Amino acid sequence: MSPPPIRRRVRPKPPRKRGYHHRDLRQALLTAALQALPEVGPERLSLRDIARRAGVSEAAPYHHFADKEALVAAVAGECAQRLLAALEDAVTEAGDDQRRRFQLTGIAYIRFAVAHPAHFRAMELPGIADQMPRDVRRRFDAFYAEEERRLRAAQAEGVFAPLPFDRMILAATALVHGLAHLVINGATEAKPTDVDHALRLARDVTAVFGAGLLPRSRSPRR
Amino acid sequence: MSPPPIRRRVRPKPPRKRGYHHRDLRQALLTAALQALPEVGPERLSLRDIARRAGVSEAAPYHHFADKEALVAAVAGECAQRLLAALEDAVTEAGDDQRRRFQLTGIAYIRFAVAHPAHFRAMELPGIADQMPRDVRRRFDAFYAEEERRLRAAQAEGVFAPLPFDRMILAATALVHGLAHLVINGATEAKPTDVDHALRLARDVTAVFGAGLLPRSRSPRR
DNA sequence: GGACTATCTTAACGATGTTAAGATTCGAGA
DNA sequence: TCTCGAATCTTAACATCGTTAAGATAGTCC
Repeated sequence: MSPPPIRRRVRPKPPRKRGYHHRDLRQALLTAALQALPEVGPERLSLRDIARRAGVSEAAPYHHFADKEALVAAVAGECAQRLLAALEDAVTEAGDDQRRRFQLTGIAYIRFAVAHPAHFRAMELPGIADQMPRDVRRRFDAFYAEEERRLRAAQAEGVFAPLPFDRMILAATALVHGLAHLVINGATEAKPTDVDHALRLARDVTAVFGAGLLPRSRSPRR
Repeated sequence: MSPPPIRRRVRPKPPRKRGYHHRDLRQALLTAALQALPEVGPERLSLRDIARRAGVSEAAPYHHFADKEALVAAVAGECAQRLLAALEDAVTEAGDDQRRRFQLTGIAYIRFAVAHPAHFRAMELPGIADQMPRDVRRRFDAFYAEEERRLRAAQAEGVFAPLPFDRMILAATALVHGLAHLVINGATEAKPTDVDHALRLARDVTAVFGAGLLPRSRSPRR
């Protein structure tokens, strides 16, 4: 695949800084990994490379993480926190118009994926989602629970059509998740890095979907 | 990650069959890879393992593929052909009711992903989509072109609401692609391997979406 | 200050992708 | 049919990776 590109017989071996003890290697490894993540991509993350970036020997990480997967899971946890923060920003900015709030959440999800594709895909590495930190999972669940509560109430008030709730949510989640993937993988007309174009697509697509959620007895818009 | 699980100092080294020349190693490697694919997962595919399965030395594949990525791309091409065949079966079975045809295509996509998750994910390996065989791409494009033609015609006849066509297609693609991912990754209530449950979800979700595509002036169903 | 323990390094193992060099076989031209 | 170049395959090696064992270093607690 890529291990020996061209260069051979080279050993940079950067000099060890700071004394024998690092005092906070765990955090240093995480930040090094988060720095490496967008450079090499989530599937090409290397334990040894991360250790080198942190200026430490290749076996040092094992005193802070059980194995590479545990480190990557911690990285993915940080990514999830950032995604969650983006979603929380979106809903607070959106306010109480539940239709607008619903759409802006989806757009924020797509925006995060396009702006930080490596961080986004890191959360989907095989066998990683289950190992994410508990508190991140809890905060995520709490966020979803709150939004779900608001959506149910809005539907009860006639803001959304009386479709089966779970299916509606699943459809919206799938729509947004799928568009994020399509854009990132270059399967759309938009360049994978063109955030503005991606946001335009996100707005249009969520609008198409949202139109189907309007109650039948009302006018199509507003 | 996983390279040295427990077993150490073992070298099975299965005996070489057939003479020095294999006469059709390229195909043998492809079938070996396609057999290994569901067993180990697309990201854990190993060139050496594939060579071993084909009963050949570890360097032999390089006489038929430029590198591992080229082999994997060929495998992904075969996966794409199978997916295309599933979609073609779906549309021929669906007949000319364009609404039904549209939904059944999406369901077939999800069914393929859930029934063959490894094959499905193989097509999304980083940097693989661009290297797929030309003829597979052409056949895929032809399929999409034909379906798009029919959909446009149906929309002109009032079968679908007068939404912006490209956005509607993109939304549908994203919806189906996203649901496939959610189910495969275990992000839904369904077990990732429960094909029947997944199909139920697919039917419901595409129905929710399809309801939004109905023209406003008609009755909600039919 | 001395022992204990956490932390870090060095060195090694097996695995992987890849390449160079040599062995074997095929096939076309004499 | 013989021969010889090219295609095909093997062996051996290299660099890199994840991981572990054993030893060095440095904080901490009595």
